[in-house]
Amino acid sequence: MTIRVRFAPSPTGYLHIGAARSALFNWLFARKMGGKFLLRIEDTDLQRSTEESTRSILEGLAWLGLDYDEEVVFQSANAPKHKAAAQRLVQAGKAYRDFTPKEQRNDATVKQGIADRARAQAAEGVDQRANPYRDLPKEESDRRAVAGEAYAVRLKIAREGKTHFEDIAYGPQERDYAEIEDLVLLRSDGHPLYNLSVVIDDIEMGITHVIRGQDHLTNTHKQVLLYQALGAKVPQFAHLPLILAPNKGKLSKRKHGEVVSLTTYRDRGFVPAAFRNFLALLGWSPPDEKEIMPLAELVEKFSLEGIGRANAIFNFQENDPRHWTDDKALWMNAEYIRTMPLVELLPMVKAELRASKLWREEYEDDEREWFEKAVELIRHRFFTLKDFSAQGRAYFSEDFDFDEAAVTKNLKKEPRLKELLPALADRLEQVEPFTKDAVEAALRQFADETGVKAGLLINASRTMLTGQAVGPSMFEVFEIMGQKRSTERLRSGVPWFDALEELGDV
RNA sequence: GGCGCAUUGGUGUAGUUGGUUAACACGCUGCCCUCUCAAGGCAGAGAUCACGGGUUCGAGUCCCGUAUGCGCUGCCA
Repeated sequence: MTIRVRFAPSPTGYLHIGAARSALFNWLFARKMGGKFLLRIEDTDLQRSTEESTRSILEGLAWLGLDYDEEVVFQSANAPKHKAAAQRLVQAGKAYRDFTPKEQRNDATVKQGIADRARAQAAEGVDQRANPYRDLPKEESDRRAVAGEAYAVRLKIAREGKTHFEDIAYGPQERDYAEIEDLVLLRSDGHPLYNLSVVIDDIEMGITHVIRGQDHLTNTHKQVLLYQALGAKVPQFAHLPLILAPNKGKLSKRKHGEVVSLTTYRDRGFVPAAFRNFLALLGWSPPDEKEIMPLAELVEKFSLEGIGRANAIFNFQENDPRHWTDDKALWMNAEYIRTMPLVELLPMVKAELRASKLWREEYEDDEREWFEKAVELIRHRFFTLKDFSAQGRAYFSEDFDFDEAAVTKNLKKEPRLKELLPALADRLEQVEPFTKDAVEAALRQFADETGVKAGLLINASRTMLTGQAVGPSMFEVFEIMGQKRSTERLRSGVPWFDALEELGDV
C-alpha cells in the first residue's frame, strides 16, 4: 500500500512555523517511504479564509522546498460531499437532526463560555446523551425537516463504550464515550463542520497517515468514531508536540509578532535549507548525533519513531534584535551560509543584492570570478543573507556607511593617520601585482619605516575600505577590493580628518 | 470543572530490555590562534533527571500520588 499523507492548513493568515513544521514532517515521511504528499486547503470558514493567505502558504512551502504530488484540494469544493455524507448518516440512524435553535456564540468569549458551561454541567451531572432530539422518531424528524424547520446534524455516539487508537508518537489512546458529546456534523444552515470535513476528505484522498499537531490529539477520538460510522478504514495517526513561546504559552502572531510567520525567515535572509534543518530538529531527533543534514540525509534519516512527546519552546527574545529568533536557528543559518556549496549560495546573494539595488550584471559576466571570490571571502562571518547587503555593502558599492564605533576605535584615536593613510596609498600604488602577499609585504615594510605598528594601519585600513571594525583578513580584503579602490578609499579619509580637526574633535 | 498529554542543565534533544563519574548541539565563560571579528582548536561553568512515596541489591528508565504546563471540552478550524 502506498503511503499517502497530507498537509491541511486553513488559510486564515500567514503560515505559522508550527504548521510549516507539520508540513515538513509529512513531506519527509512521504519522501522517505516513497509515498505521496498532498496539500489540502481547509477553507471551509469562508469568513476568515483569504486568497492572500492561501498564496502565502503556497509560497512558504515552495520556499522550504516542499513540493506536493497531486492537485491542491480546496475543502470548500467538497462541501456538497460532506453534506451528503452527513445525510447518509442520518438515514442510517448513525446521526440525528437536532432542532434546537442555534445558540449565539461570540468568538472572543467562547473559551470562557465553554469552561463555565462545563463547570455548571459537572455540578449538575449532565448526561451527554440527553439531547431531546436524539431519539426522535424517524417519521417526526423527517416531517419537521421536510416542513423546512432548521436543524443541525449530530453524530449519535453510543452510551457505553470507549474509543481506542494507537498514536505513533503518543502511544495507545483511549477515551470513554461519556466524555464525548454528540458532535455537530452540519450546522443548522447546512454548513459542514471541521471534524466531518476532515474525515471525509481524508477518506476521499486515501490518506493513510495523519501527521499533525498534538492539539488534535483528543479530537482524534471523535474522528475515529466518524470513520467507523462511515464504515471507512481508520488511518494511522502521529501527533506532533507543539511549539511554544518562551513563557510556555501559545506561539501566536497576535502576541509574538512576525517571529512565528514562516515568510519572516525568508524576508530576513534565511537560507531555506537552514531553516528547514532547524525546524526538523524541533520535536524530532535523528538516530545519530549529527544535526546538520542536507535534505537527502534528512529524508533518509527521518522516521516517525524519532518524534518526541514534550512540547518544544521556540527560544527567542522579543526585545533583543540580536536574538530576535531562536539562537540555534541563527547559528544554523550562519553555518549553512559559510559551509554550503558556493554555487548554491550565489543565487541567494544575487537575489539579496538585487533587492538592495546593489546587483550589477557584470557579476555574472566579466566580473563573475571576482564576485565569487568576494562572496567566498565575506560569507564566513555572516549570519543571514541580509548581511551581504549590510555589512558587506562596501564590497559592492561606493556608497556605504561607516560604523561609528569602528571610526572611533580605528581612526580617531591616532591623528597621524591623516598623513599615514595617504602615504600608505602611495606605497600600495607601487605594488605589482596587487596580491595579498605583496600588499602585506609592502604594508609591513611601510609600518617599519614609519615606526608604527602594522596593526594600526591594518585596522585603520579595514575601516576606511569597508566601514567596519571587523571583517576578513585585511590583506585578502585589499586584494579583493583591488588596487584602485583600495588606494582611493585610503585617501578619501583626508578631508574627513580635516573636518574632524575643525570641529576640534581629534 | 472534566478528560487527555507532557515534565532530563537557559534552549533543542540522546539516554538501548533498570546497572560504574547522565551524552550531543545551541548559548555562556576562559585560553590558544591572530591585523579585527568570526571560524577552528583546547578547557570550563551549568542537571540532586519537576516533587513525594514505592518496587528493586540497584531507577532518568517500572508503579502510585502531588505539582506545574499545555491541549481538548464550540452549530471555530
